[in-house]
Amino acid sequence: MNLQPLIIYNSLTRTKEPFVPLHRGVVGMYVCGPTVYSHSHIGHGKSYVTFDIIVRYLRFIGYKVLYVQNITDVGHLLDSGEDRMLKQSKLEKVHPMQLAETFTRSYFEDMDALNILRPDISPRATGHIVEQIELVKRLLEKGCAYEVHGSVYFDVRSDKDYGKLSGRTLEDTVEGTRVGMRDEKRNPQDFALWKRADPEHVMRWPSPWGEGFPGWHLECSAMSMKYLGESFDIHGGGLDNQFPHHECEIAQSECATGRPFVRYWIHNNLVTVNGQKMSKSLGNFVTLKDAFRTFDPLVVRFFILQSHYRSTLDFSDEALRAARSGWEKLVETSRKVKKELESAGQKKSAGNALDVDQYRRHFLDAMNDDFNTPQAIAVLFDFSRAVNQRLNADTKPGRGELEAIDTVFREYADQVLGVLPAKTAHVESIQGGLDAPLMQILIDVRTEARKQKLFALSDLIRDRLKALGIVLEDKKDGTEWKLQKEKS
RNA sequence: GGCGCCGUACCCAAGUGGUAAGGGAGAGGUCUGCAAAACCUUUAUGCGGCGGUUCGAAUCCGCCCGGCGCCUCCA
Repeated sequence: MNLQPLIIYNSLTRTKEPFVPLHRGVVGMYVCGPTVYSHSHIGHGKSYVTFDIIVRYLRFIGYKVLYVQNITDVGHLLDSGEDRMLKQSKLEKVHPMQLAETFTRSYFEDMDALNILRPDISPRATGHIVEQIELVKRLLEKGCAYEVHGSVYFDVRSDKDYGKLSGRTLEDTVEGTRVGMRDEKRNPQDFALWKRADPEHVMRWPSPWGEGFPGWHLECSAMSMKYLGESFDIHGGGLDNQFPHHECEIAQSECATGRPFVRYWIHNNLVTVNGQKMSKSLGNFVTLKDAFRTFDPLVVRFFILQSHYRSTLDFSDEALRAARSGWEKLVETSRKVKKELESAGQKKSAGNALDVDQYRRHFLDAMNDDFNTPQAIAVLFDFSRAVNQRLNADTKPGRGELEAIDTVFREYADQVLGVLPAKTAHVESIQGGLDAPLMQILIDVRTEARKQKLFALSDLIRDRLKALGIVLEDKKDGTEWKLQKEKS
């Protein structure tokens, strides 16, 4: 197949670029993980689904990917000067580490539900204080940082490239800088690498500058470089982290090493609710656990992938319902293919076999164009329709063709997009046990009733089963049953 | 104020120079005892508005209108 090469939109250059990793065949990738002080929301879902797709796709096309995603369990300072982890732990009257543990588990629970592959390494910020202190020492040695009263600040004037990611100059940022702590800094844009701890500060560590805790941006630099090297291929995160977080990461990393930090910066756009940004501070966020009460997590995943990762995604029940209907259509087609395959024997195809390669090419071209999942899904819908046409035809596809079709679903819908896992409850009917034979008895009785035109009786059976969540469908060659997907 | 993004059918949403993908919803049809599922047909001479460049623009440029984000913790 002649395919387009993979191109990725690089936030650093603001253009789409061919993807060429630092080392042939190997990709190092770091993504900013969650701060674990509350349950994850839809926005986290969008972000981590996005990078899951990127990892899955890179692996699918043959790269060996090392995927690192941090867990931030040291709070960052709020406007009030409080630490968000500490604030929440006081509120809930638990130790900050207990809070971190609770919500780290909650996070992974939600990510697992979304069928997001676990990162290869999930480093905790509190587990890398030593590395962070080392990095601060390095920056002090290089003259990019200075210490004041037990706190260490990064000197942005020492970095002539500061602002290259977000496209702003030092002058641009002056006005927006908040006033607190300004007195200690040489320049208002300087940012903290290490903060001295006030007496009541619970999370604190000894350092060459006294007891304190790491600054806002330090952990990502320290941990990404520890596991991926001083230069690596991809760094991802939400658009809201582009400035100042990623800008500062670049500054402190490149000043410390004198080498380019990251080759490709990838930023996902944000989720809106009724057109407004969803964020913790606005309090309008929908947690994933809430969403999962109404919608299958895979539907949420599918919904996210139906818009491009660099577009905003507006969350609404109506949009989710629409996504669910579409998703069920794909599930249904894939299920039918599996079923045909079971009874296909070694039959040869009759009629014109489906040109599967044509769909493969279109799907891969879409993915190669900056991971265009909406386009890729559109290809799956086209494919699905073509498959159904084949299955409905008088001349049936044989084993080989069915396997080729099934492979497309398995590789693209399951392996790459992760929206149709082979073992989804909705895909498989209940296996084993008494269910299948009992269902067969009911279906046989109903078939007999229909033969005798006892439609009231046959409809009663169908209605009562429907109430139990079992759907009957009368086909040409007999009645099929399946479990109903969730309602509403 | 500085930096940036977006505006495509009833809803969601691709498409960045070659004549409007896909999903949902609606309408009609095939099949069916009726349903369901599936399939077929159908729903934007037009992509916020006005100019401009071009043989040709949703796509490039300018202006205007409307919405949003970042500049402060946030995926």
